[in-house]
Amino acid sequence: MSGLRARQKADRHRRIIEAAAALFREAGYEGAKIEAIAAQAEVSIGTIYNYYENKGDILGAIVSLEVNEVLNAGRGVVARPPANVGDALDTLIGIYIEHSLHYLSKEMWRQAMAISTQLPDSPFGQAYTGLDRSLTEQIRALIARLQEIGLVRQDIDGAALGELIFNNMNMMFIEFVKRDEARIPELRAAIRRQNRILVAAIGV
Amino acid sequence: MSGLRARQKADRHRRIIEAAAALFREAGYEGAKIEAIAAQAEVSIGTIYNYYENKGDILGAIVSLEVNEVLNAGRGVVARPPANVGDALDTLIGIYIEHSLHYLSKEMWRQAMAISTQLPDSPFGQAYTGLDRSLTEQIRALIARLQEIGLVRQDIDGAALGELIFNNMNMMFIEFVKRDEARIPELRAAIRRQNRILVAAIGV
DNA sequence: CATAAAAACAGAATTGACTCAATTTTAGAA
DNA sequence: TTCTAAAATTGAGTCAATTCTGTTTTTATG
Repeated sequence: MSGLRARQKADRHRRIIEAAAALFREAGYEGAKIEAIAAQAEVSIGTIYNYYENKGDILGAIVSLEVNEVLNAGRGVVARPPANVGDALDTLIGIYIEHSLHYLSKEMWRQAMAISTQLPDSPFGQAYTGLDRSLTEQIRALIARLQEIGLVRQDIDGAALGELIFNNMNMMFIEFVKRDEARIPELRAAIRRQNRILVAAIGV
Repeated sequence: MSGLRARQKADRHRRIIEAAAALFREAGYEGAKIEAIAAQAEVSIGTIYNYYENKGDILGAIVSLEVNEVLNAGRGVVARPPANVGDALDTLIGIYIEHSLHYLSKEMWRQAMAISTQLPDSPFGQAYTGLDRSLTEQIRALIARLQEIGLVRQDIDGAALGELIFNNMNMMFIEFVKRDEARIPELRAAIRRQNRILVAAIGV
């Protein structure tokens, strides 16, 4: 039987994540002390470290939830893209960006990104790299779809193009979360402007 | 007279940076304890914090030196670029990448990048953003130069293109420093492949 | 040259993430 | 049901960055 132990384990995981998410939002990442998370989750400090390697991994678990939602939302666009290269890209990127601040504050994003470059081999570091790869892959899939439909030239290097678009968007997003006063509409407009060069180059 | 105090100050700055650079290289960023840096620089812990807000700012000062060298090296390429768009970009980017690991290890880069996103308002965070901006600006300048020479179409949005190229390169560099086993030739080849799409689109 | 204000210094104390040895709980065999 | 090994939990202790407060040095003024 998988019974009791597994159930308790899942329950503790959930309690830790919920406590951490609440405290991260209230007090910020640095402000949320492990001791407080432990108290709110009704486990000991040691138990937290039994479940997560370090504080960053707790945030990592939360970020992964959010990015997976974003990936899911993106699937719809890839399946039925707008009938225009520029709009198709803008729609997909729009979904990424608009969803991104649903559960995570800019401060949480900053921390998550920082941790993923600081400790690329930690569980979260690896997960984050995987998430980036999935997003790149989805953009690539969209381009492939547009090539099928005949909106993008067949001789375009889809892999390289997908990376280019993702990398640019991601870097823009990083700069966006670094400035608290930056706003989503301006971010999207800037990315559209950059992508316009590509759109002009790859359309049939 | 500004004399003694200013001289001592400059001297202490230099000693701290030299001690830190040596220890970062020997022991890595985390491994270099502030206490050890203080001892080697022959100042007290308190003095270090009088000169730098936190450990990250010390690394930041070292990174800034390196990036400024890179910017200097880049000026030559902008002034006299290779007579071919692809080569011109590749040469400039090559300078950036090849210089980048001169004084700084990948681990130091990871830390520096992490700190700059984690604390974008700290002195180093702001400096780093400024350095990124300068690099973007230099790429933009190269494109403007290529437009003058007539190698790049006049109707290309040089600002957007410069950002696109820099953001992609920067993101590729981030991924590069995250993997210790990644090698420079492969990095450069991947970026060339991505830029090929752009080169095809902007050439006269 | 004496001296008061300002600047810089020193290092002990604080803080908070993380470790680890001891204890408790669970699974399942007898 | 009872017992034992494995798994999980606990929280006091460690370690290193950062802060804080009293002391020393420098500067500028009379």
